Amino acid sequence: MGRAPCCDKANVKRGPWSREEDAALKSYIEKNGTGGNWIALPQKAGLKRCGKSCRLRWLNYLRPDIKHGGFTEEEDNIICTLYDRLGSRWSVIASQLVGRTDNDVKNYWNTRLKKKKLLMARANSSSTPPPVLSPPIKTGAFGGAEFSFANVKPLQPSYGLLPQQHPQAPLPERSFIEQVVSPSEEASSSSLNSWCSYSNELFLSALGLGDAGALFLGGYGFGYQESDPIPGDMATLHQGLTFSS
DNA sequence: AACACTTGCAACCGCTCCAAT
DNA sequence: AATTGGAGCGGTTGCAAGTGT
Repeated sequence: MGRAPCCDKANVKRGPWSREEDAALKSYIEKNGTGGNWIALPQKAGLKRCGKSCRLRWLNYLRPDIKHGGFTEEEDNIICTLYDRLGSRWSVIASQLVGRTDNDVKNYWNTRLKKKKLLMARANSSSTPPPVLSPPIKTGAFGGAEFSFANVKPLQPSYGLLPQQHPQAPLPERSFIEQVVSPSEEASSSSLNSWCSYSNELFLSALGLGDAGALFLGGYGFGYQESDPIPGDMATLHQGLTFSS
């Protein structure tokens, strides 16, 4: 069964936004907020635009805290690292960069970083085997995705993202993990949804990117060196977290 | 100067998720 | 429990600007 379009395409303006439209949308939202309803917003703001289009324009361009262009070397590193870990979860990656949008990060990756990474890989290939250009995790909020923590490596601390790790942090109880994904249901869509309901925060945390990560992985996600072996018990932990489509 | 090609980015499309009914 | 519709996301496209010939 098809879905109704989000707006009457015949009667809405499309294509590039004019300055007037930008000003109208910005002033309306700054004065009234979005009201949690993008669909009704264009009419209220006096715009002949689809609500979806307004949302995109605001989130990716008009918001006052947005940075445009000028990615730093550190941001490059963060994006590359997170892409290796997460695949094309642009919104999650962007959430780790102040003032960057998912669209911005995605464009930057596709137009520049991907090439940069390929060139670096080629330059290194004379001495070492070429690294695989990211093993992209299939996208779609893990619906139908294959994901295994066994493939997740801890971040290098040098990227400045990570809080201090307690070196002797204990592993969490397995039962805690099973509250998230029980072995009996790890492949079911409901468990995927359960996992997803923990949202990006827990996902990142589990990768060592937040305070909850210390709780979730007992701190093993923090302060790791790439050369450090993964503790034996982590393999057990990984098994409890593997799910597939 | 004129044209062809490439690049970067804004915007759109189509899908999934999820809350409300 | 099933349906509906809005929000959010990643993939893709279109086009203006830049660069090369």
